[in-house]
Amino acid sequence: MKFESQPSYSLGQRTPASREVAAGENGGNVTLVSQSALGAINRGRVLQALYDNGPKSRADLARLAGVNRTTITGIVQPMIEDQLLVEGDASPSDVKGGKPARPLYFNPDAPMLGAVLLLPGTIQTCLVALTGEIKAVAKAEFDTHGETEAFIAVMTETLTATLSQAQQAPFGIGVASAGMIDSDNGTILTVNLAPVLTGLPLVAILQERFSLPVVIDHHPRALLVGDRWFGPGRGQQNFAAVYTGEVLGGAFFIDGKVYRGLAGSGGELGHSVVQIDGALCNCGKHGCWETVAALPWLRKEAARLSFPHPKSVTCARLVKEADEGSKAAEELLDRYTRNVAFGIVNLQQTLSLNSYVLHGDVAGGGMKAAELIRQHIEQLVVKRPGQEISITVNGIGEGHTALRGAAGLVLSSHLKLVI
Amino acid sequence: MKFESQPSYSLGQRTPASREVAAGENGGNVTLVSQSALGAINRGRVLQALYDNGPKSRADLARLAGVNRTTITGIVQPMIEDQLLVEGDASPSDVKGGKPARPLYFNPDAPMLGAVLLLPGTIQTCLVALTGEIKAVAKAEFDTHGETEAFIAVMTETLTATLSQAQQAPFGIGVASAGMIDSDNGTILTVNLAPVLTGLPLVAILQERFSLPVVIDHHPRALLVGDRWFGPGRGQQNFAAVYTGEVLGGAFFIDGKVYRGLAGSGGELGHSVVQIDGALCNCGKHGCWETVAALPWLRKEAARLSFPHPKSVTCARLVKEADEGSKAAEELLDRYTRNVAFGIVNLQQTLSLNSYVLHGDVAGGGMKAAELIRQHIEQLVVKRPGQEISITVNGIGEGHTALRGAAGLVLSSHLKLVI
DNA sequence: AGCAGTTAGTTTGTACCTCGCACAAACTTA
DNA sequence: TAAGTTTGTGCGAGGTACAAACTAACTGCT
Repeated sequence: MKFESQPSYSLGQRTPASREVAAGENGGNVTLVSQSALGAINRGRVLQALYDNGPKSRADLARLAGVNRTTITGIVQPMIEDQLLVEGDASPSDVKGGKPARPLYFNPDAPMLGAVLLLPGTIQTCLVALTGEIKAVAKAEFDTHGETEAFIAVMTETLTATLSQAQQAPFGIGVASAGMIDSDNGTILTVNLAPVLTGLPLVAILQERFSLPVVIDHHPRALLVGDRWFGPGRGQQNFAAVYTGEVLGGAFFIDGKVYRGLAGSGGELGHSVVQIDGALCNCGKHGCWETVAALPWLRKEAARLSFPHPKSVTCARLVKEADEGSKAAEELLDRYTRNVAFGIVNLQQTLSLNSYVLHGDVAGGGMKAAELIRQHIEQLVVKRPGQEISITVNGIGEGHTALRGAAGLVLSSHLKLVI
Repeated sequence: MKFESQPSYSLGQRTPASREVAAGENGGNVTLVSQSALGAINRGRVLQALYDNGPKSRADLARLAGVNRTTITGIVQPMIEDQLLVEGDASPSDVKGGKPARPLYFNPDAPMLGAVLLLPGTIQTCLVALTGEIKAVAKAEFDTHGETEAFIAVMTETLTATLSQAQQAPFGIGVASAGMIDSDNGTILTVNLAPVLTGLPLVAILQERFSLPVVIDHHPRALLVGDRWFGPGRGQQNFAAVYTGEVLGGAFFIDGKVYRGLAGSGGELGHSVVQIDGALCNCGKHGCWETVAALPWLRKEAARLSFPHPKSVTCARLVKEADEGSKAAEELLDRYTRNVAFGIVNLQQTLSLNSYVLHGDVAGGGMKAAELIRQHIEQLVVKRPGQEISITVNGIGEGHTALRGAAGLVLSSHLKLVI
């Protein structure tokens, strides 16, 4: 029998710029699941279930995962021997009768996670325990326009100071960085305001110096992962993290996985268009969400409305002044939160994640700002039956959230959540 | 050792409407991969690789999937015995020397796929071969406001007429339907203009009558799946299908999987906001993308600009008139495609899928419309290095694309692509 | 013609994983 | 004290992927 080359019902035509995938190049990313990978995957999933749900007995885990009890035993036993997990005291069973369950959880003395937050001009490092506790924080500054070698020296020194305080080698090092990051290759593409970092293969460098697994991702995605492991996103399978401030950004957790997009892009929400031919944006386009929902807009409006010290207006300040009875603050807050809502509305219409965690300036406004945003979204979104939209803030602790996120990056890659 | 209930670094607070997942309910969807499931998964992936890449030898498949040749043999041998696959003639090896490869591909006499396209008032059914060929098309009409029983009778009759022409039992039946669909539960939620379908558990009904696997999904998602299996999306891991017409819709293929969102929602792009406080939309909100990029807008503009027969203006007609030298048509076409571009720009900023397949009215404009849209997008999107955006049209054959999509739904579920 | 070299596909044995069954341990209830 | 219930653990069965070794088939050089 002879086959024709490739039966083609691709009736459409492609524009010239289209990628040539028809030749079957892209088919290369078909991957089968190997036997050994399966073990690693299931081990990771058990750990994640344990992490998401808190201390649980083997039997509970088996029920949760829908597998045999013996399977769980086989998975957790080596981990107990490795001192990663510990068996708790028999808890009085909630059901009547039966042998009491022995809950399992992470060993408080288990290795910690190294975390680095890299912003233009400053490095922050710390250790994060699996409980989310932050220890051994160190800070340093670097010359944003200096020599690469100098930066690496500062980074190494700071990180060494932090890591040396760990009882035992940490699981790995997670780096959250501002700017454009190629997380697949572990390099920093560009960071505005810090040209010294351009093109830096930071993962390779740190991996070599510390002989530990190193992962890097950009700031919003670190916030997302931090939420997933240590914050309001814990245990959730679908949610988004939204950052507002001088710029706007976002990151998505979709179907139990961090969405990274092609080459680590995606989530550049700030430059989605909410006002065709609207105000000019820093990016050179018009009507980006960033032109109406970031701090510059808020401060310009505050100036126009003759607020005192408009340059220092924040969401937190507006909430405070509104609570103190300022009508003007209340109105501006309402407009601000409405503008923020539009971006989330578009996200909701597109992906229907239903759950959003706010960071940055708007998170400073706390529950009140979140509730205002939620109400605006409710009014702006086309509602589906049974759909509830949840808005959460995670703004307390500021940099700590990002540091936990960096640590979470290590967890995510360590547990091989991706299949 | 005693564990605290659940260490909580969820510093944030939740708005009242938030779902209570913190209790660990949601953790229930942790699933381990069982050994037997692994076999099914890998079998599905091999078939998909074969499908996406055309006839391939065992050795090629092994290389493509990065597994041992023996593994491939073990997987395909039973399929050859089942007559699903056939071995082709030894093709002269492209490299010098060595035993010539025996390409494998789907048996032309393999079972076909049943497909149903359900629109208000009309049912269309057909058989789709694995090559994409369409056979045994049948059509029928039904009373949109009539009795449920009457509709079921028409549906059964039409489908029976089609299925009876198959040589052997098809793999399953796929249904593409207008309206809101709960694909998880296989029921039609609501269809505008066809109240008779409201709440109909169509999957259960058809499954019982025909004793075959039945899947249902809504129209845009069927187009997406049709593109993935039989159209320009073949072999791609990330792309979106965008439908324009009286309404706008979209569906996404993300990381090799159809994105379904929670309860099958997601992709309701038509009501994302591109013009804050813009024109009133049918949905009751303002400034939806639908208000500037759907046919009603186009026709209103055509009327305003005194086009002849403005009610029958389509993208195809504009392209034709522009080609014939009409400046007015060219200008309106430019504005129309620019408006369409905005929605895709927002999608691109959000998910960075980089590849879009157009359906519906705008697809009628062919390459020219696609190229215009691509150019507008290029101008409106914040470009990342190395990023190329591809716009493809798949408008020829109209209903046939949707029917192939319905068939593709069966393939997708049959091959257990979801893990 | 003959032999080395190369590639495709198969056979055989091994390692790994999950599952079901049986059983001991530990606790409640009557 | 006896029966019932639940937890956690050995052990063998079944299924899957992999590595090594083998046969088959073709090319090219001598």
